[in-house]
Amino acid sequence: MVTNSEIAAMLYEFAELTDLEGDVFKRNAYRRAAQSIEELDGDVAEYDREGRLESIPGVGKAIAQKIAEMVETGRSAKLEELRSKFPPGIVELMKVPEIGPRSLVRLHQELGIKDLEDLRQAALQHRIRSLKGFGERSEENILKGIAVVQGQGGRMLLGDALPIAEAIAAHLRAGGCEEVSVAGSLRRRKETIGDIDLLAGSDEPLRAMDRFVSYPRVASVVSRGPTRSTVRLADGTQVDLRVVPRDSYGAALQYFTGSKEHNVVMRRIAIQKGFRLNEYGLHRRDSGEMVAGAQEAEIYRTLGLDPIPPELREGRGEIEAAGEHRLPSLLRLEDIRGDMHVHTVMSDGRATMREIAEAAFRRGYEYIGVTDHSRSLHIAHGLTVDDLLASVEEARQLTDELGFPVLRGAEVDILEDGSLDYPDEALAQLDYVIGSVHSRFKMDRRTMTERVMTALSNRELNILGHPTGRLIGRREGYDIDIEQVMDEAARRGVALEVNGFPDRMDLSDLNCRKAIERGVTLVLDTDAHGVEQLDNMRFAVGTARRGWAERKDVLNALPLDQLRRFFRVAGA
DNA sequence: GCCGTTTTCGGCCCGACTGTTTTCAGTCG
Repeated sequence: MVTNSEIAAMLYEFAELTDLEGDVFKRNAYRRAAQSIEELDGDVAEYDREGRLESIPGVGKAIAQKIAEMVETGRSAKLEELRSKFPPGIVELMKVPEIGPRSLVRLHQELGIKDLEDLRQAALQHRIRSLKGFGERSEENILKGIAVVQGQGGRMLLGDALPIAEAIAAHLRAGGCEEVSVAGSLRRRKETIGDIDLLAGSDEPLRAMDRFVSYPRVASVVSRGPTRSTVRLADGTQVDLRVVPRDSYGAALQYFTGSKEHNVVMRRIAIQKGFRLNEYGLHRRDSGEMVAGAQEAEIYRTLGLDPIPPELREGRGEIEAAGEHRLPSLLRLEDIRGDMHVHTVMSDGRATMREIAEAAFRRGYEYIGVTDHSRSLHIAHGLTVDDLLASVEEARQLTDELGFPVLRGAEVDILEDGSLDYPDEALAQLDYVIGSVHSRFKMDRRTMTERVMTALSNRELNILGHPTGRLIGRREGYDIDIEQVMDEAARRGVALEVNGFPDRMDLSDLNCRKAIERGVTLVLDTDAHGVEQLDNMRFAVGTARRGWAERKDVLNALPLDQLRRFFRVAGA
């Protein structure tokens, strides 16, 4: 069967190929349709069967026909025809920075370049400078671009990028910039980041730029102007700084936070209402008078919208919701009362139960849950039943001694047949149970779904840990019907985890939203293996916010007595 | 290719920076 993401991938390919053909509007249309399919609740095949394809935003007659063909045959004749116009290596060439569709087509047509190696040779042999509009610098930049693609290529994890961004922001503040903010996809808390965007409001832009390029880890300056500069750090990370006058700071923050899709809609609305929106402010179209600019929220309010939190700005219906005053009241980090998934030295963690409890107390949590691995996970020193039961007593004593509730749970392996890795009698001694899949990832979709559904039917199970098993950039999630799992979890009172470990982020933002719509309770965890990793809770919160989560959707935003009641009801 | 509180046809966001140009195209975000 063709999945939604496979269809979306084909539509994205349509977009890239039509871009090469020279039609940016068609490209945008394909991209928009692809994005809609990615975010769709339910199978595209279902929409096709029911003749509802054209009800999907961005899908009209032509794309609906192509989708129908993809659903039925798994392919698209038109796509294959487009592909045949370009060499297969064109895909990797499109990833080279500095080379866009126009240049690429010319390099292909005029120099016969068909892959990365051809391009490198052409640059080294100085054949590119013979083309009109290209020169010596173009060849240098192309060689640099090739190095970037081959060097790291991939995107950074939010968890790696945010600390770097915050360090540079601190460097700017220390140099006299008063207003500095992280912007771009980092501010939206996207799980992976292409580059780091920073914004400064300053009436001395040149001084801010000097300070920026003097940051010790800057390896090279890619471009530099009075309002925008780009640098590359020693590890290859690209960082952009935009500097605007302070009375434009809010408009610039709005603009520079994105997403591109969100901004396109914002500007369209501005036009409809007789304004022009750019990074310097919101202006009346007729008189040019600036009506908003210093504060980000003003921009939204002046356009008749409630201010939209950065995490929602993905062009996923947030602007319509803001116009109708039905934006969610998003969960905040302060709403989280405890972390439910933390490992101790008993399995593969680095901190003792006491150290974790004390750290949790210092953070202002009202309780903490410690969860070590179960006996089958030898590689992580899973606990025997005896060790587990002994630690239940340790948690009790610690609770009494500290006057701070330490809950004893476990992260129990969901075995191949869907059973849990401890007998029910042992599980019943715990405060709660997380079930996770840690083995046999390559099962087919039906078997894997059955396996997890069986685990959900165990009355001792309270939380499904990292429900899709993906590791960002390293491993796809296992093949599972996650929507069926969500429905069953909602029905059985099992919470689904939003694991904030930077390479997991599992559930993802889109899955959070789907889960909430299906009535699932989320639980936000760090999966910390050391006390410093308790800080990862902000990533789980960011992901849940991107999934439109409110406090009421989240288990560990509840006070302890209600949390315990959730566990009792689920097990009843 | 999509879409409609201006529109079923004619739009589709907007500005900074670079390189190769004597006025702008291409790329990026």
